[in-house]
Amino acid sequence: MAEINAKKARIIFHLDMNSFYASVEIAYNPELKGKPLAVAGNPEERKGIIITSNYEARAKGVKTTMPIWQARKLCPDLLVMRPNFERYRFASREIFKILYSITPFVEPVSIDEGYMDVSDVSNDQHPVRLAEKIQQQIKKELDLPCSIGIAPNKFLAKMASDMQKPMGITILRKRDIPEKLWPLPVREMYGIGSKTAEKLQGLSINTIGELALADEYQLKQLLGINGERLKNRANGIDLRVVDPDAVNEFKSIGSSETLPLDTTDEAEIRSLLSSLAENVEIRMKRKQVAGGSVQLTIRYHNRKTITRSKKLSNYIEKKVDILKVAFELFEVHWNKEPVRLLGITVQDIEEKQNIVQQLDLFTYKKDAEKEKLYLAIDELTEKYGKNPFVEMKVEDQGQPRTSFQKDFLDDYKK
DNA sequence: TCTGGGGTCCTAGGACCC
DNA sequence: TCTGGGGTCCTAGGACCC
Repeated sequence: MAEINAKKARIIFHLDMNSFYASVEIAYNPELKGKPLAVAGNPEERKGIIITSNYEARAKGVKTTMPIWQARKLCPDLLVMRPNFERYRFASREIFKILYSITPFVEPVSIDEGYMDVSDVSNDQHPVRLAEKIQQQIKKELDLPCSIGIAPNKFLAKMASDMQKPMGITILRKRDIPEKLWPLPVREMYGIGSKTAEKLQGLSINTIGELALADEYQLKQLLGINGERLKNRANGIDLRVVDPDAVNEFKSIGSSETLPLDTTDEAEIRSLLSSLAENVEIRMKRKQVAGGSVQLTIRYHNRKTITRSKKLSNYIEKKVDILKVAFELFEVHWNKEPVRLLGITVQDIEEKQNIVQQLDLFTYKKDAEKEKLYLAIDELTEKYGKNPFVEMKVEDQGQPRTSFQKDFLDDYKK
């Protein structure tokens, strides 16, 4: 029996913390309130760039990624602090606790923003009242400002949360699109950066409205599949759902660092790679995951950046294994020029509990015996209804675990 | 005196298989 | 002697976002 599925319009919130790191610092130390403040890297090194700044600083022209010296030139009384990531992570957890107390349909996107699907929450409550309640609670309990966008889908909610800052609540309905969205320059659209904006300019597309009405074929020629998507978004079409599990579905874990000075010293390089590998190991362990490939990033003195990766036959999780692959990649691909930055990223992440690993049988046999071995395994699989070797866990490090496996392999060792 | 560090997704070419 | 078309996997690079 076919059911008529009358689709109710969704109500999506996008919550965006206002100048998050700076706001957290001010919440910790209210004496900073009203003064221009920036959070930045080490000013002694070239990593000394602005990570974020409050509205007082922005009013003077201070912007993210600007070097500190440049920011000070624009704003001589700028207070500059080093980041306290532990504080930001803590504040973030508290914020999301508040969101989860409203609905389980929360999708954290980054440390300071997330989506909520409140379609069912809002039955008995006007969405604006609900947004106000959330905003007030975060302000009252954590002394942190945020903006909330309310819309029928994620894209519009994201655009809406950007429209009024700080402490804004903005509704963007379908019918508001021509008036509120279309006049904006195309560069301000989520998903369009400087490169795409430049390309679009070639087609005389300068506003979101022009993108919404642009020729689909031309857009596809210019931007591939993304052209179609952007045009849809410009027309307010976005079917992506709020996915509460997305936050746990990590695909890669990486660590990178810019050196204090460019170097060609292999000992220094090796030592940095070692600490990067360790950092990755720690974070993988925290998340209880292993990875199937390793990527090395080298940024040279002239900022030219290359990546080289290797897919592995086994999942790895230990520092030594990560470092080994990364260093091999480095030795093969380094062109001997001075290095500015190194990075290690472990990709093809899987939760350890989901990993059942096939034994690396090739280590146990000579080529000539390959056929015989496979036949024997097939027989066993037939007999027991399952392959005795697919139960290996990643913790076993490719070593036989049961005496049954040991005996079997002993027979086939050379 | 320029430009960090954490990610995601997409594209494109080559190898390999059928 | 010549040679299609489709699919998957691997690798490298680029665009974008916070």
